Amino acid sequence: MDEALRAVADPTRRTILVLVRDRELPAGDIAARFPGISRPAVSQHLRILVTAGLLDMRRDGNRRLYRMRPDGLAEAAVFFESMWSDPLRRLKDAAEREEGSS
Amino acid sequence: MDEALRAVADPTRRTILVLVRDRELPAGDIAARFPGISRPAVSQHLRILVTAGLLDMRRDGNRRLYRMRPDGLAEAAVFFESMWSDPLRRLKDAAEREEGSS
DNA sequence: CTCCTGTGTAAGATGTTGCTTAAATACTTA
DNA sequence: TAAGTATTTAAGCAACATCTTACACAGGAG
Repeated sequence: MDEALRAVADPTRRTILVLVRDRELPAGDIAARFPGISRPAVSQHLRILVTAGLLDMRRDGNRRLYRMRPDGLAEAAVFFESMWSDPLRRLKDAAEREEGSS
Repeated sequence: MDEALRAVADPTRRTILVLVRDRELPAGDIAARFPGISRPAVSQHLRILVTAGLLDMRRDGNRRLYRMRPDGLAEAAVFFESMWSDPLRRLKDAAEREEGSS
């Protein structure tokens, strides 16, 4: 989860995620969306996203196709879910505190 | 949103957020939970969290009391929400693409 | 095999982060 | 006012992140 949150903290990487959210794209097409930065830079972002479990990669001949991996993001989203202080959540946390202190 | 996500990417800061999720705590009490790092280091984390809009601070005599500000996290959570590719979401995005390309 | 296209890797410059220690500030108490 | 407590600010440093350019590798086409 730590890795996924760090990956998502970068705006370039968030844009990449949106790009491949519901379709596969080759690395070149992705890089073309970022005129400001070089191809290798985008390639590095892609590696970080794959390592963090946020992207799936598949080779297709010459090219490498990337697509979002929703499960990866879900793990990171768990943190946010856990922060809403609804009553149910408080009960669960209280129970965990009991366990921890015994 | 960018700032909030960057703030949350750090594990120490996430722990701080959990600590003050549903109660106020003085800076000293917070720092005491991190035996590994110095008080100034924790103070810096607190500043970052306040700047990112994730924490509220209030002075009480000598001390400074911190508490989570749920709205701040909600803004960051918007990104995660927007990534689940449900049909409604796709419709909305398609509409936005139409607008953008016209 | 050779050339071209698509892509990743290596090495290095530069900026940012997270920590430390030392000093400063703000408030409380005697 | 002087001393003590709670906390932040300042300065400096080591580690890390992000970018660049140059190079290497893999696969398809001639």
